[in-house]
Amino acid sequence: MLREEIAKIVQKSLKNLQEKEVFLKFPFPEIDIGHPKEGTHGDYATNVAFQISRYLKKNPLEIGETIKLAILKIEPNLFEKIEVIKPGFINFFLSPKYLQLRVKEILNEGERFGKVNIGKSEKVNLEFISANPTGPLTLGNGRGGFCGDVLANILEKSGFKVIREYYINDKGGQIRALGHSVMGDELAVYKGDYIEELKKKVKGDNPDEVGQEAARIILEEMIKPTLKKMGIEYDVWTSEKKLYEDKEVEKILSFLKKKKLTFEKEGALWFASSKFGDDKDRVLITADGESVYFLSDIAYLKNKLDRGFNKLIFFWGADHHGYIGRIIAAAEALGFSREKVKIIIMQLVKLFKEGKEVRMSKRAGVYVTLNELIDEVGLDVARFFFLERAPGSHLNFDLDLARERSEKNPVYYIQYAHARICSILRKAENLEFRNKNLELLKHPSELALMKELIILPEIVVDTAKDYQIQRLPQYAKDLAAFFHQFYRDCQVLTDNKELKEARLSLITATQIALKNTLGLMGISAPEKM
RNA sequence: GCCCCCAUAGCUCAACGGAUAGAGUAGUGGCCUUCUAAGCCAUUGAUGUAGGUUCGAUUCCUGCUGGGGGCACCA
Repeated sequence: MLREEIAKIVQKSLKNLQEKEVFLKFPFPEIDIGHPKEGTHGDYATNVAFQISRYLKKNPLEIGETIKLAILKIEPNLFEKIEVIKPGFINFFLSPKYLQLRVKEILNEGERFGKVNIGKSEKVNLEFISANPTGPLTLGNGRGGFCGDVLANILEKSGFKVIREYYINDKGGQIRALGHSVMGDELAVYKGDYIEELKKKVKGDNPDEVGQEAARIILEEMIKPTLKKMGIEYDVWTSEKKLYEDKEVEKILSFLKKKKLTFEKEGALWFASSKFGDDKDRVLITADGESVYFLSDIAYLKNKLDRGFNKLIFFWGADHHGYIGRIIAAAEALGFSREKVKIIIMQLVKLFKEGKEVRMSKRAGVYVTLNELIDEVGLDVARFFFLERAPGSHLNFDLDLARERSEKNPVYYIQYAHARICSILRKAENLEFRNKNLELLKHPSELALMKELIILPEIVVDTAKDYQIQRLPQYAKDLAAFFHQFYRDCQVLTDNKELKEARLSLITATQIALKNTLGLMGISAPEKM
């Protein structure tokens, strides 16, 4: 990747300068290569001169100039020029020749373009949604679902071996409550049309059994079809009930007891989670003899660890953040380092309808289901809408706006760029243009487009590292914008045969980048609009 | 009371501790006899408040204000 290459070049230049005793010895800082906001500040830039100025006791500007000369000795061709500016930034301007070379590479890579291998086939478990089978999936599940699915795509693109997993809480208090709701007795808590439907299908007088049968139907007939509609496929479904049936819960309990991590107090059995950084100890079995969720969660954790994952990632709603401490404590108690458990908290989704907030609650039977949403705005728009926001920011979903905007949504802006390219390529069907005359690509709009194309691998790496999925839709919009500007400035199908061939290569590379980016987001890349 | 998240343009959101804080949408004014106007160009408009850390803070730290979520032998 270019950014890392530049960092290495800078590092090497520093080493050379130290060896020649131009620079004193100092501890090497992490070389940070970024993209300046301002185009006149180059394509890449580094602040390394600031970082080392404290050791060298010299003006960063002066240091920058010295480094610049050292870099040019190592790498005279990659850059058109290198500038050292005002406070001490070193700005790199890529040479057209290099960019043209990269276009060729993109064409050769095709759908592999964007792939990197920082994962080195490490096994990662990504658990998301895992909504209780007590009702239809809601908008909040949509946020976690789409973000989880896309992060999985990104990790796969980064060379990780990813398992998408759904944990089914098909046992316990909420299932019994579902049973009561379907039976329609005074302990009913869930409401809604689907409960009325279930009343017709499931009969019985044991709330646990009724609840389990109802949960099975909800999972198979409501949740799974919605997931299919969402474009999400899971590799593994794990049932809580089965963890009990397979004695995994029993085993983990005796394991914890043997390790002396449990104790009895006031008739209940506790896990000493505070020994592993949790705020307080947690109950595993109540005084009534009932197992708590957390107990099977520990068994589930063990189940995952036994399957050889190096990293466990969870997508949870903000209402579960209080659960983080105990899960990490449990992982640690099982001998798994806490750094390998990553819990991503998605802030809650608020729904606005006709300017007013609609409080959503499965128990009150008030909500807009994901099904309805996707039917209304389409999968592409729904996905994009959820992916655009940072996980940490609250999401106000204005239903009227989403509906209204469906014709002017940013997702169309991106798809339109792709469709425009396809349209041009259809007209050039009989031409053999691949990788010809790329040296003719030097118009400012062509260069700008090429520079944007080549950063897709950087986007993938950054996102695989920090899980900030909104970077991807952002990139897609930027890339589309550079294409639309190119389209304005540069006629592809011109009378100049050589130039036409070069530009056809460029738009094919753009098509690849757009298609791969949309693919990562699970959004379609239409050939016509 | 304690803990977590958030506060940026009229609205919805971006911005590895960097340089002149970006988009979309809404407003205004332009551009289709030429590869798709679902597009392009111009223009109006913002970092809640008081400090601190440093060459540099929207970003990190502390207080305050205002929202959201969590603090069960619930899930």
